Amino acid sequence: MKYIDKLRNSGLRPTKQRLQICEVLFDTEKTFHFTINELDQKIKDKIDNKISLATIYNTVHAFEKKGYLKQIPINSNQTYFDTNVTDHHHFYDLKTEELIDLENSDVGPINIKRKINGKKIKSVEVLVKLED
Amino acid sequence: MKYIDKLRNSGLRPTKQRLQICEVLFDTEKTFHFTINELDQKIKDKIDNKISLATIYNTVHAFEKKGYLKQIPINSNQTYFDTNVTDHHHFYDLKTEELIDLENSDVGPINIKRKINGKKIKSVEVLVKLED
DNA sequence: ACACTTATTTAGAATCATTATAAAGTAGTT
DNA sequence: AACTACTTTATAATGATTCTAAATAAGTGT
Repeated sequence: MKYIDKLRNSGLRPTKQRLQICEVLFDTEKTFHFTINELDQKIKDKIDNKISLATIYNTVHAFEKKGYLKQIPINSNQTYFDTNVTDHHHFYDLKTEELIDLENSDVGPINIKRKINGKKIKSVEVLVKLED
Repeated sequence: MKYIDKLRNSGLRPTKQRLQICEVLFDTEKTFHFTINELDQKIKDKIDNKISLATIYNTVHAFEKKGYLKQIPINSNQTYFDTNVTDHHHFYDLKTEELIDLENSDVGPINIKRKINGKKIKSVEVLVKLED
């Protein structure tokens, strides 16, 4: 199966539920953003059986930890995830609450001049808020 | 009184509680980051009477709407606010969960090349995640 | 295939930040 | 002082996320 390695790599046994979650997350042409509730809905739409929220949370968090998913830093009551794990940034439309990907090439190079002793930079993320 | 204008400007009547909140927020040399719970604690430390959480939320949100406070876009279970409302960015130490201000001069100019029709950029915020 | 150990799924409960409610109090106005 | 509109407050409601413990499934050795 296609996603067994991804699961094992994340420390998870490949179960029916997890493979179904993988299909919804990774079996798509384009990457996308989602909240847990949206993912739950997508899963319900795609397959007939429902998967419990606890399992969805568990699986998504394992993938996030392993870098197969990214959290998008944004203040919202729900956590947003991104299946696009390449370096990239976001527009956030304050009115519609919509998140839009910025390609890395849409943003000029970012130069962080300050260093913190003993720490290294893991990621640099830009959030561009849009208004009308 | 020092903060009456700020309050009126935010559409709030100057009450004892709100003036006390202002003192904790704005009567400091340095700007700082806080969650609502941390602010509640600071207020308890500084004054003897306690202010109800509802009032704190209400006041902080009015200030945020008016631009006297900023929300920091970060994924956390609690919302982080910043009394530094100038354009600036943040380091976030993943291990200690500490937020550190980056001066605007610490980050080179950021060039957003893409435009969205009918929308304008309200803010550009960079979050630099740090690891060991 | 069977028995055994360990991980997983699940529904439901628990937690915790935030928001809503509605009664009692306060500010601003006349 | 009287009146109206806004505030404060304790408490309840909400809603996302995490926890729990019992039932189920996966992996392993025989």
